[in-house]
Amino acid sequence: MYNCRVSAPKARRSPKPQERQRDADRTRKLILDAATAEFAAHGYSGARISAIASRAGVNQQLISYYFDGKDGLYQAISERWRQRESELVPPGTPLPEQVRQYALEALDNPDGVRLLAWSGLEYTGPDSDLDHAPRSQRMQGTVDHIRELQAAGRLPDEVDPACLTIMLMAAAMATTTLPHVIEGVCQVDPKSPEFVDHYAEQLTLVTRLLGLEPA
Amino acid sequence: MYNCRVSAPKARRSPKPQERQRDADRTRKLILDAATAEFAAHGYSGARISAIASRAGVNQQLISYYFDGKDGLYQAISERWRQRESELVPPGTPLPEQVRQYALEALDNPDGVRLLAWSGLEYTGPDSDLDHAPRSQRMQGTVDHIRELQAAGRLPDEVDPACLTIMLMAAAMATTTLPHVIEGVCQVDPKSPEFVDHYAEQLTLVTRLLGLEPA
DNA sequence: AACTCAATCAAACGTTCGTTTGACACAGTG
DNA sequence: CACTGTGTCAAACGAACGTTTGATTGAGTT
Repeated sequence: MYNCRVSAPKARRSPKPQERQRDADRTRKLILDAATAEFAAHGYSGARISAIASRAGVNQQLISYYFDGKDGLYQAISERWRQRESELVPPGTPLPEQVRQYALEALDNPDGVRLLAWSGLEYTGPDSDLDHAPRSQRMQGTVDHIRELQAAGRLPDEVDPACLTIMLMAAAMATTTLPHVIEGVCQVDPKSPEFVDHYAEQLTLVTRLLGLEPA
Repeated sequence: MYNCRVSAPKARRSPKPQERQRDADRTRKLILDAATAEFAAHGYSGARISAIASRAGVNQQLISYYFDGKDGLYQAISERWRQRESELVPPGTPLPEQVRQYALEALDNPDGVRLLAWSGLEYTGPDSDLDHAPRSQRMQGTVDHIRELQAAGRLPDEVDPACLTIMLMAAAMATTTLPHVIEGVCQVDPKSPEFVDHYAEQLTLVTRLLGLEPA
């Protein structure tokens, strides 16, 4: 899909990589980071590869050189993000805390949350060649967790654990997805650490209210 | 902002407007409808005015003629949508039902929900000249409603009614904002009437679980 | 019928955007 | 040192996009 040459580490005595004028891996990473920021900020259509090159401080052409164009670059950052995503929530965390952490991602990793949100709106159907399986599998853990709490009688049987998981996730992303609504209703800066923290706190509170914590 | 000439109705004996070859109001409406669909589908950056003209079946130039370009058109449909939005939920509806209706908007008015979602991600700050006041005011009604239930002891005092309102709204929009996640977790078509209905039902259930209904 | 203005369209235009080309320079290799 | 391949860049290119221009036609007015 994109240029995935791995630049075989031939250098016998590498002269402190940070001093090298030319370093494919470093350049690739600069581009990936810049692209993540740009795509997160403006979505796919709104992102400009000239802006990405600027942010990365490299020549615009290198994007085609390393990633085979805008589309390849987008898929590259998507893949990279999907890998990092897996390392987020340590399994076994109580659900209220889990949800809290997710809401706080708006502070720690705003780009990741925004990318997820953009991709939802840009999503056209399951025929996409993107691999959503890792995330699905990870979320399945949460669903199972809820099912256990349900089996333990802490939640009515009528509740669909999968739907509840979706609701919690959507609610946790609200500071990212609905800043304009928050601005209007709460009269605060939806991005401010104070509010995000407050909101995350409220979300855990509501989660507990639903009985979603270990007895 | 955009060309808002109102085409004074001079016609003394109007010859059945639907037969007229040239009708400014009809054309304007065709464009607005097409633009709503296009912007809802692809967001601002992704929308193409050529596509809008195609959908509307009119010459591309008429968009500049009537709305002073892409930006003017976008603001025009935003304003129109904001007006229609106010007529949605009849005041005094019990909260669980209110939330249910909102979730079902994904079926009745998918474009409106998507426009709201896009604008959230495209939102850059309160300096925007868009007028979000009507929605804020309407939602304030919901916040007050929750506050009353809280005063009646149906909800712990620690809960922030405004945050809870945001959570419910975000959750209600999930079938629109997180279709890819739903696809992966629930293994269903997130847009199918069956699922949207099921999800809306679940959302009312959870809302009731929180005690958010009249005693 | 002549006149006028609004509505519509086709074509051209200038920009922006992403990609391609071609040249150049650095760093290993023999 | 000459050679080679990779990394980098500047410039050009072509397509796509939004807008403007100028002409044409329908409809109401005198």
